[in-house]
Amino acid sequence: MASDSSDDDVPLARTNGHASAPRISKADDRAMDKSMSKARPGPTGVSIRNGPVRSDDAMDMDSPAKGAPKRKPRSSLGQSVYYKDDSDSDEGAPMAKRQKARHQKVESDSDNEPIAKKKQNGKLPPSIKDTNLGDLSDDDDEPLGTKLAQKKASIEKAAAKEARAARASDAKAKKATSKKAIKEESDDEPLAKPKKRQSNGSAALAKKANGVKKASTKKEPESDSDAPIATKAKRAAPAAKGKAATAKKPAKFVKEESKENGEGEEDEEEFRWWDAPKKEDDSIKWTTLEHNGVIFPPPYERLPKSVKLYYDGKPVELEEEVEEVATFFGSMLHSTQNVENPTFQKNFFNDFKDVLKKTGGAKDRAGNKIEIKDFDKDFPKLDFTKIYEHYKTIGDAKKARPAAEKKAEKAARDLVEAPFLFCKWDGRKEKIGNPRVEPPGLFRGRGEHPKTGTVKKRVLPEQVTINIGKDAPVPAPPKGHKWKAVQHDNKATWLAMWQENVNGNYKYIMLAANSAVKGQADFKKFEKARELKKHIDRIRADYTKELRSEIMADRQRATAMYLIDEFALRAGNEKDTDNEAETVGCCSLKFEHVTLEDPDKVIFDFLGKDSIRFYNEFKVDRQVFKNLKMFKKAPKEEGDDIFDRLTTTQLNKHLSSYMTGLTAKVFRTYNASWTMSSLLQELKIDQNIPVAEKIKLYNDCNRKVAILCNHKRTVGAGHEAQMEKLGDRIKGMKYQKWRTKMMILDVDSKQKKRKGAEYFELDSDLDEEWILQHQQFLVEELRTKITKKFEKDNEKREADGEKPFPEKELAERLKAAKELEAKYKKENKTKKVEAEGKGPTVEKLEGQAEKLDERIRNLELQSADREGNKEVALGTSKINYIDPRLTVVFAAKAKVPIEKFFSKTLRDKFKWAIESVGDDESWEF
DNA sequence: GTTCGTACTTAGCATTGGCTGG
DNA sequence: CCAGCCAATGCTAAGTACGAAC
Repeated sequence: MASDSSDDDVPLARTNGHASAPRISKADDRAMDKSMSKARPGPTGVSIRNGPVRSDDAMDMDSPAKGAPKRKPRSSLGQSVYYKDDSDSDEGAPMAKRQKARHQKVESDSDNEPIAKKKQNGKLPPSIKDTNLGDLSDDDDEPLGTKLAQKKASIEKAAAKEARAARASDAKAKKATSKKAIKEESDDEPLAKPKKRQSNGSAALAKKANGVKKASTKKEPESDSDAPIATKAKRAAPAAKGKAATAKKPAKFVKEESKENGEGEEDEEEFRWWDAPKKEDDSIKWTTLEHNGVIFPPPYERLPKSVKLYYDGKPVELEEEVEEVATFFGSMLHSTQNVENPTFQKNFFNDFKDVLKKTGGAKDRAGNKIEIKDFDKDFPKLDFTKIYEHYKTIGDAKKARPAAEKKAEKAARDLVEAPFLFCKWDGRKEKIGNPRVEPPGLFRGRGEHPKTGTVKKRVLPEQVTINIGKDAPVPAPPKGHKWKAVQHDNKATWLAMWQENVNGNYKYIMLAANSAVKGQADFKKFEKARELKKHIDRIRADYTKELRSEIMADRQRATAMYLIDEFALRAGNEKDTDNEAETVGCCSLKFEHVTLEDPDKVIFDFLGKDSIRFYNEFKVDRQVFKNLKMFKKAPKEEGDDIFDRLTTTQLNKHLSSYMTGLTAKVFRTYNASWTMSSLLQELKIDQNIPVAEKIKLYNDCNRKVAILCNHKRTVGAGHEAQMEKLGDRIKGMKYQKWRTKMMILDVDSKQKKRKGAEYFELDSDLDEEWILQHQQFLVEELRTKITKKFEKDNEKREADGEKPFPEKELAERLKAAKELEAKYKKENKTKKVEAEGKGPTVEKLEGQAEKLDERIRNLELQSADREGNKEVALGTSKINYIDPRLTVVFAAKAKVPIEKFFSKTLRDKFKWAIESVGDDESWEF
């Protein structure tokens, strides 16, 4: 095989390992072909030098070498980060983020060990087989991916057709089909326009204002004296309730609580932006903006004197600040997942010691210094249990309080918080998403995050930047404090912002999902995805062609596009490998994440966003297979990028040449919505089936989309048990149904002929043994119920000063259980069931049986749904990927109320979709 | 081009609170 | 009517993306 030099002189997109050659000669290609054709039964010889990556064993190996960075470029000079733990907790230390994945060459790769493999959270994907997807497609034994892929193939074909059609009709400019404005125009409308973020608005201004350097953990020195406005004339209002600064507002939309229809209604007229003409310039987000700032968490309350942290068996005196840190740990002892994680402990302990030192150390009761040296979990030198118990106690007590008290407290709190929950945006009252500043605590990163356990510090007003209208009164910071800055950037949608100390990330206070800005953005997102429909065939044709490009970069790009399009992979931005969990997306896939099996099978196994495992086996296009093999060609090895000549920026730049605003992310939206659309269309809704079944069908579609997007959830600890319980309930009901039917015979034996013997047969999943057991269970259940009731009655009598029932009474009552037992015995023997109830008639019993039947069907549906959802989360795709208008249309077509699909909040969030589509069933994605 | 800084969307798990069925 | 359960909501971490600065 053409030996391509690993270190090419051509600049590479990324060079953190071995590079691929910039060009691919015909010979190279042929060589690849050849190697492929000698396909052997097993995995290809090519490239999988170290054995298939495949998870588990490989994964265990690295165990807890915690603390130590996974992989350091051991090469290069010190400049590299050096992850000295002690340094990082330190104020002055450089903030992590800085060294984004190293871009220097790691030469000498002699360097034995590959990147330590992730330990992962690893949820295994639901193989389509066990996910009860119903008939996803024809053949049943294909792996998940393949099936979906097949489905997709047909969907894609349809897509291409659509695209052509769309372009054609587009050409004709207006097809104006009576529809409401919004949907037709959308495509070439301003709203859907380039989404360029216009610099930072009043960039200069903004810049200056929150000159928070990501990197610098700096003390925040130069808090702006320069913040021009802060001094605002009218301090006036911050306290006032929502309507606050009524003063000079447009008042047009305001319309105070006046004539609202009926009670309970809000006091504002809603803004139906989807009916309004579109904004010319959507980079300006608002013209006036008023709000009251943010809610800070309550101050720390010291522990009672009797509650201490213990070290080496002795209680320890701590200054307030360390004590608080100790409580962070102490109050989460129940979360063994965190508390027992060595990285968590290490990070916590380091930070703890720092604060301890800073506050003058620990003392014993007599005031003598105690040096806290070891964390020592097995032999707990540092013992938090007293703290834990303390919080547990007060927590329980709080919970146990009378409902009225709790309610009163909540009401009081709500009153205090009310002013912060809404803002006035262009004169309209809008809900704020989460107006709270995040409370201090211990950082819990997902997956194997190197910083988990680090102390997340209390955020002071001095770190918070406020974004607000020029003419609006600036909210007063808490007494004795000031804001870090106040700015008036109307190209930003946030109201307040601060930088968090652990990773240097920005945190924003923004509007809620049901607000106009968010809604418009959401709308725009889906319109963008719909726009892609018009280009998808061309894009697919192009990348298919480019899969054979001689230019390595192009070929890689085409291959990546294939993966993103086909398997809904995320873009895969570069990450900072030392300070973040090691997760990847398409462009950052590494050698070990992709395993190839001749002739055309690709196995993906990697941790994606949130350290959720992506495991799938797909059959791919031959050329894609070949390319991947090439991208993995020696000398590449574990740890090396597959797409070493591709970055997300390059990819997106290319995509945007097809369509303004097209990025990798749009494909996920597009594919999810398009898939949902196709699946729903395939459902031939029989209007006669019960609503529950229609919902189930919808959920099945939803689930397929969720699987496509790899949206998972951990199966709850109790899942197995719950399923079993549900199963038993179903069986119990079936048994009862059978008994009811038998009673019919008891009333009228001629019914057997009339209805046929089959009607009276026992359900196939009930057998004698189970029945016996179930009968026993029922008897037992009755017994405990009676006993419980008895006890309760007695308690009551006692409370009322009466004397309790004698034991005899209990025995008397328990006779009922005995009788039940006897009854079952008799039934078992005679194979007959005596009709129960007063005046049993055939009709009545039939009715009962029918009722039971319906309940059984319902429960079975529920059970299947639940099992299918065991490890698939439907919510994420519903909230973020599936065009809500699809659901609205489906609901209308199937005549199912929209509430069955969208919760209250979702209905608020998707109000635009619900209202703009209305009951127009002809809307299409 | 790469890196940095920023802002906004997407994500799963924890907590809450309303409902159901015993 | 109440407990127990689950869906809905809350919380905040972790992605994507893109202009500006280097």
